[in-house]
Amino acid sequence: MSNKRKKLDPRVVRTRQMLRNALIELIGEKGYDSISVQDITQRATLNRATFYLHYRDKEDLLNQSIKDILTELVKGMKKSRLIDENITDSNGNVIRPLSDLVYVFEHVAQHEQFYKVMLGNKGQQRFLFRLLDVFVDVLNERLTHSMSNDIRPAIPKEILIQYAASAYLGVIAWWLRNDLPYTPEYMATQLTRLRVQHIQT
Amino acid sequence: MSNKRKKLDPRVVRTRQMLRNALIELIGEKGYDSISVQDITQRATLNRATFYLHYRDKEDLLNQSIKDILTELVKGMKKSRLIDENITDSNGNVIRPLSDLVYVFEHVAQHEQFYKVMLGNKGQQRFLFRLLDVFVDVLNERLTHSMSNDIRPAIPKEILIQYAASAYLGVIAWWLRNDLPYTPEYMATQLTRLRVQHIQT
DNA sequence: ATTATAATCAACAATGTGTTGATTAACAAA
DNA sequence: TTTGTTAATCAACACATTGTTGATTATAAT
Repeated sequence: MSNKRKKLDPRVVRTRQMLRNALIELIGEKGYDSISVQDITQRATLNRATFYLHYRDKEDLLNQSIKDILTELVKGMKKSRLIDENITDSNGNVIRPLSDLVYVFEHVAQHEQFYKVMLGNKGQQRFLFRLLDVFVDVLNERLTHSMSNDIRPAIPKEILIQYAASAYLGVIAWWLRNDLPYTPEYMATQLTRLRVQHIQT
Repeated sequence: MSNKRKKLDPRVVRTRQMLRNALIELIGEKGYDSISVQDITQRATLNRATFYLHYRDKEDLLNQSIKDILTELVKGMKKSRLIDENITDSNGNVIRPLSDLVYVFEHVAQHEQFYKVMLGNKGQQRFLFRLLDVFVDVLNERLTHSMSNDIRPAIPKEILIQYAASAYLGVIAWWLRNDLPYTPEYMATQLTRLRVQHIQT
C-alpha cells in the first residue's frame, strides 16, 4: 500500500487496519451516513482520541481506503494488459477473455467485502465514479489504438466509452450482489464477448 | 405526485416543496452526509420543528423525493412504450429510437437538477440502484417477449440485462455531467443502436 | 366569524464532535 | 536490558446537532 519513507510503526499499521476494517463493516451494516467516529473506534476496540491521531474525520479514513484499493487495481490491470492478443478465432468468436478484465474480477474477489459494501446500496457514490473512471481510461487507450474499420453509423466515441465502462461496473456490482456465482475467467469472457459486438478489437 | 384523499393544505404543500428543494440544493453543494436538519430548514426558511412535523429525518425526506420521481418515470415509460414498432429499416439500421428511451431522457431533462445531484459524485447510491432496477425491469419485459434468434454463444440473460441497464444509467449520468449536450431523441437513438447490437429486438 | 390545523418559538436532555493535557504502553536501537 | 521516542489511553472540555415538548401565532376552510 503506502510506503512512508521506510519507517512505519507496527502499532500504526495495526491501528489503521483496524479502523479501516471497522469502517467497512459498519458501512455494510448501517450505511456510511449514520456511522459516528465513536462507532468506528468502538468496533475497532480503540480509543476515540486515537482516531484523530490518524485521520481528520471518517471522510478522510474512507478516502484513504479508496485510494489504496484503486491504486492496486490500476497497477494490476496495467501489468496484465501486457500479455494481450489472440482474443478471437478465425470466425471472430471469443476464445479467451482480455487478461486485464480477468484481473479486475480477481482483484474484486480478493477484496470482496470492500467492493460488496462500496458497490452496494449503502456504498459511497464517489467510489463508484472513481472506479468508472478507471474503466473509462482503459477503454480510451484501447479505442485510440484501434480506430480501424468503421462500418456502423457513427456513435460518438465518448458515449460508446461511457456505455461500456458503466456496463462493466454494473456487471461487477451484480456479480458481487449474487456472491460471485461465476469464476473471474467466465465473467471476463462474457464481458469480452459483449465488447466485440460494438467495439472492434 | 401523491394524492392523499383529496385534502392537502396549501401550507403543507408549500412547506414540503421548500424542504425538498433545500435538500437537493444542499446535497449538490456539500454532499448528503454533512447536511443537518438545521441546514435544510434554514435554507428553506422554515422552523426546525416544522421539519419534524413532516418527516422523521433527512433520510425520510430523501426517500419520499426519490419515490415521487421514480413513480413518474415508470408511469411515463409505460405510457410511451405503447407506441413502439418499426425501429429498424430493411437493412437492420436504426431509423428511430425506442419511444420509452426518448421519454427517459425527456424526463431526466425535466428534472435536471434532481438527477444531476443524485447521479453525481455526491449523490446517494440508493437512488442510482433504484433507477437501475427500473431499467432492469423494462429490459426483462422486452427480453422475455422476444427470445427468438439465438445465434451467438449463450450469455446468461441476467448478465446481459445488467450490462445493458448499467450502460443506460452510465450514459445518462454522462449526459447530465456534460449539461445535456445532445437532444433526448439523439441520445435515445444512440442507445437504441447499441442495443440492437447485442439484443435482438 | 369561527373552528381547525399548520407553523413558530424557546427550551430540554441526549448524543456526537474535535481537542487537550497527563499517563501508560509499545517500539527500536544501543 | 536499558533508554529515548512515539503511539495509545483516558478523562474532561466547550460546542453543535438531534428529536421532542408545550404554549403561541398565523393561515386555511366552512
